Amino acid sequence: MSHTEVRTRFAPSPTGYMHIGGLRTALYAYLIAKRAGGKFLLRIEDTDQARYVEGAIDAILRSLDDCGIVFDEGPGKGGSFGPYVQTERSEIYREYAEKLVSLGGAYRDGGVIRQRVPKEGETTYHDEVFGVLTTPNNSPSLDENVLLKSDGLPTYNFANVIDDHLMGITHVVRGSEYLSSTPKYKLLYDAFGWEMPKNITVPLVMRDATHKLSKRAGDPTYEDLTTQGYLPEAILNYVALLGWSPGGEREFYTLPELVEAFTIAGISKSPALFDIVKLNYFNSHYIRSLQATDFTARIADQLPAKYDANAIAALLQGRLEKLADAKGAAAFFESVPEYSLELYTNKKAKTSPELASEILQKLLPVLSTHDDWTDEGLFELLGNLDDGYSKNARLWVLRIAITGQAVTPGGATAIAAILGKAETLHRISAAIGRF
RNA sequence: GGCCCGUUGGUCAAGCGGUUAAGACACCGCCCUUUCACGGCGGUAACAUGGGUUCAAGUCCCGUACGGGUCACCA
Repeated sequence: MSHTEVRTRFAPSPTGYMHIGGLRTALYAYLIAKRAGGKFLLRIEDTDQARYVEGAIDAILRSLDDCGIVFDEGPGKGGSFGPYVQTERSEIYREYAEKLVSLGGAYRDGGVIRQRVPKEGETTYHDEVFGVLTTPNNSPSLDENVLLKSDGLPTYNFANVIDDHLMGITHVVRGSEYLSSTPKYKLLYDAFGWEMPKNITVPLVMRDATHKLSKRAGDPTYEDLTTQGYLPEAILNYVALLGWSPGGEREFYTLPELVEAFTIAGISKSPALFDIVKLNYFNSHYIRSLQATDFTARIADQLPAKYDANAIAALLQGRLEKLADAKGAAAFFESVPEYSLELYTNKKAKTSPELASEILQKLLPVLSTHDDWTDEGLFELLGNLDDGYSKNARLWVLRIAITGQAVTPGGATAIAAILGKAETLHRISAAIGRF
């Protein structure tokens, strides 16, 4: 019986920001480790110097930290299996490449070392998601690839095997684009006489039926989403369910709850489309769950300074899909937008522009002598006037007059209360002047 | 093209030989209501396809179609 600790890793290349697919891979690896009480490590795969992007490592670290995906070992954190940045491990790869040559699993070819692949037979390995997979050794995808490049650095194909073994990785989580190269890794493990970690191959995240999510096609990265006002908790929750199902009907999970619920058996084999509309749903949920003061603080810089931010925020919290929408949703507080008089026409309230003009002219003096300038006080007043119009009509017309919009966060009286008496009367007068 | 993988409503998906084929998003309708939203109720909508195996197939097997991945001194 072995009592090996479960160890997983996230091994991104520092070539840009955190992609959604990458985030999901990191999340699953984290969940598998934590579910088993094991360790999650971060390893930077920067062996392609040409593709290295300045600042990319920081961006990855920031994103993981932002999500609460904490690694136990990795760059800047240390651990007993470092260094955790591949360019700092070049001597290790060179040593193992030499060893592999002597074992017969590789050979020199000019300035490089290539993997030796048997010409016949087939290679079989087991994947926790896809089952038993067999590939003929003469398949073109099992070429005798370069393991150690002429610049002295290893290729991914070699480095990932050496590092996963040396770092004691027990479960490798990676996207299905690696499905056809895994037999090559199996051959390397065999040549060294090492045991291959368990493979957990996760399906791709797609932008549509035929394309995977890609920055080039305009698909958002994790950072793009947070900039737009998606909350990390919402992104994480949504992404967790893209390609994995807990089996039941529950869909809201915090990170600790995901740790409890995650199972490899729930991972899907088929690709999943990234649906921003469903993400909006999750985000709305998490926005509503925020403490009122926290929510206000997050959107305060988007709100007009002259009104009560807490009051406006209270109207917005239940209706926002993403934080960045706050500015647009609250813009009418700043100034009434251009609008068509046709907005005054409402079937249910039985109003028209002509009627609206009458109502507003009668409302103005009534409101100017009213003192209880609160949502409740105003609602009470407008609901009980004896001016021959319906309550519904008065409220509809007032809303249009002071906001210029048919759709607003909150009702007419709530908005009037925030605007204050002077501004409300001013807006009504201005509205009357437009007829 | 070779090799590999996948295919349940528009989307995410449950299902593991016998179900009226869950649920969520979206959409539509109704209710609630000072508009919208929220909330409540309800509705439209799916097993790619052809053969097997079986008393019985979305579930197992084979073929076909479609889609994807991969075949770098990129990961």
